[in-house]
Amino acid sequence: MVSKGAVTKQAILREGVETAYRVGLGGLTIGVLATACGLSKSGLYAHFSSKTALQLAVLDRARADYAETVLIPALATPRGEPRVRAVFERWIRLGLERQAGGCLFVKASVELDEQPGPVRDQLVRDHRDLDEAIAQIFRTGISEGQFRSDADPDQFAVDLMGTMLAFYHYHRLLDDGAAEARARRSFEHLLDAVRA
Amino acid sequence: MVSKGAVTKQAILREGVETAYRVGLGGLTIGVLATACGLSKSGLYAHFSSKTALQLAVLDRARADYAETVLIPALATPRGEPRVRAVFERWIRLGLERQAGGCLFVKASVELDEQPGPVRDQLVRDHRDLDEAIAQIFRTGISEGQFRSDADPDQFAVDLMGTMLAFYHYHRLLDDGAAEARARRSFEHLLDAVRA
DNA sequence: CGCCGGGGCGACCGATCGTGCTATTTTGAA
DNA sequence: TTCAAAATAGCACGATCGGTCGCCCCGGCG
Repeated sequence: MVSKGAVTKQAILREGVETAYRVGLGGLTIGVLATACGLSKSGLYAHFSSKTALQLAVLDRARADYAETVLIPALATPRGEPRVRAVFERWIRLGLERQAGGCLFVKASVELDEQPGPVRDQLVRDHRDLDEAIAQIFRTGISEGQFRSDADPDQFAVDLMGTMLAFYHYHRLLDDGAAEARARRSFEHLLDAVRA
Repeated sequence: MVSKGAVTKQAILREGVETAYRVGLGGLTIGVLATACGLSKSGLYAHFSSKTALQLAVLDRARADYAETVLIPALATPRGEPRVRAVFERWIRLGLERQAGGCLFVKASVELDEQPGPVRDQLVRDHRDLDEAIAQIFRTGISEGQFRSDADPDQFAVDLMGTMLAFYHYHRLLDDGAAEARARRSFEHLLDAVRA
């Protein structure tokens, strides 16, 4: 049996992710989030022991969303290039649909990169995990013989991240309709350079 | 003769850029900035008609810093690849020294990409200008015959931006010592692909 | 029936926000 | 030296921030 409180908490987190996606984790305000959920300020606050805990919970939810939407389905595709492509495709789609998840991490990372604290620490961990996951997916492509054996998985992860960062940047800030096409070209270019 | 007010205003802007570089443009607080400048809140406020005006002024100062540190010196180097390299080198150095300027634009862009208003509008203009400037610098390399005539200057600008975004990301958030080396490899890779 | 506990509300706290208004000090030219 | 103008301080305002408190409402259990 799911308690009523847990249901409310999930609704708060869902709304929290979407709000933070617009105003950032720091801009996430308890009062605004509460009215957005149809709750009173104290009613919402009772679910979390502090604002920091709320931020961490929102971040955790966003991470779970990203894994569920991008990484896990990608791991169900064949190893090597198809899997790398699956990650890219789903990642791009996440950005196009202006959904949260990937976006929130970029936002929070830039927001907190100079502000120490538990939220930043968690962000660093999550980012390292994602980096390692991409490098690992790339490595399977090497062991399958699809990618050059002297290719650097970490370099590929950084380059892919750069492509995605640029995509989000041009798509969201500049509303550049060509952003997706350019990101695809960059991605193909990356693949061309590492194929065996 | 420079009036005293102008001197103070410049000091405020200098401090404002450095503060915004840490906490973002939205996190820039008049009270905190005032005490950081050794002024009273109203004393500082008198120099600007509103907080938005202050943010715009800070942004303008950052843009001037970036142009002075990166673009203008680069334009003094020979056209083509050396000029592109000069931009890259100075840009990287800006990030390594953790100075403001280029960094502030990334931060503000991500912060405000979903929050309409005059500050965001200015950011979009500045970003488009920078994009166009890079593409133009690249074009001189084409007309000099150093780069392939079928290379896409806009694509190069996006790719370079992606490389720099990834560099800032890994360097500042993850404090990754290899960030610079990876950025350099990405850059060389970009150049290899467009050279005639 | 009474009781009990989780879930939520409303009022409230001290601090700080951006922003005006009015003094007061400082400055630079006459 | 005098004096207007420029620069800055003091103060107060309404709003909002994160956070705390006591109270109420309602469902399940004895």
